[in-house]
Amino acid sequence: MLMHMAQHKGPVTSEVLAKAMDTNPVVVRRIMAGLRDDGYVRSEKGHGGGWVIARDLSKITLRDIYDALGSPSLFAMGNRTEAPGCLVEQAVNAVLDSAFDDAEALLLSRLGNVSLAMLSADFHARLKRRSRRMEIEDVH
Amino acid sequence: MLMHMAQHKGPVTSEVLAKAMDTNPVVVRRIMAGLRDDGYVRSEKGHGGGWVIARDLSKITLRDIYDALGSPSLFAMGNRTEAPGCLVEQAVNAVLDSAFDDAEALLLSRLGNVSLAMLSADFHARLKRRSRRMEIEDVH
DNA sequence: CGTCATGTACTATCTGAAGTTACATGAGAC
DNA sequence: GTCTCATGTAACTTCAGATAGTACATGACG
Repeated sequence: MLMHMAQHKGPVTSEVLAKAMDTNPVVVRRIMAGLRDDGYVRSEKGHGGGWVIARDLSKITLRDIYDALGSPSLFAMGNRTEAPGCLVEQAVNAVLDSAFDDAEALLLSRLGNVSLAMLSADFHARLKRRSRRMEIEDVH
Repeated sequence: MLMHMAQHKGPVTSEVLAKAMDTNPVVVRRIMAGLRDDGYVRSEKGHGGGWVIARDLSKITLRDIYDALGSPSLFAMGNRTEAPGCLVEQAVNAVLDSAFDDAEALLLSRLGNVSLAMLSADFHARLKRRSRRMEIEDVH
């Protein structure tokens, strides 16, 4: 959604974003709430209102967004019991915790190294490629 | 469940395993089915039947078990669209795919390095620690 | 002051995992 | 042989969590 806003100039309404994401304006607002609270976007009410990016794209990483959205758990599975009395389960949990923690750390560090500015650059590169391809198809 | 079976000698019924895992025998059978198909356990019907480990514990890794269970997706989130027309989404997907793939590779390799024999050793170490603690508590 | 926008509580829908029931199949005891 | 005990599996049923949608309050601008 932030990338779509970056393309627009001026505020973008939840309505427009919802159309772009094929969902409901309320869903958009709910998601944006976290980003607003963390200062990445600003919302403006009334005529000509909508959502505006409030910080330089190079200063927003995917990790930032992940955190603003409440750092939801990344993995599809967790320990059966968090503090089991069963010693078997304790042994298993210890190994799994360590492996999952390391994987999570790697993933988050990767997200922290990607700014929206980079994504925007990649997007424009793709745009150029696509339009070139279009021209070639036109000739044929 | 395999660790619990390793403690027992002789076949263990789904009923007993279900009690230990606080679940239903049918759920146990469903899970064990994958392990049986991959040759990690054997099932025996009739009197005195149940589940038996069919391979040395040092030859079974957590990764093996993960695969036998059908390699369910590890992450709690995926791309909104797998092959989006939207170039913004393509750019985002490319970055996320790469990060998630690397995290998955790390995690699976960690699981591949842990055998049930190691877990069993850890379990027995914990058992020893616990019984020592019990004795001390007895004295006091 | 009417219209357009966000903010949010409340409700509804959807989906996948887990649990359950029911019954078929096969192995051993007697 | 047949009775009992075990697995094998196909339905079916819950249940919880995510997502979507409705309703209405609040605030800004023309």
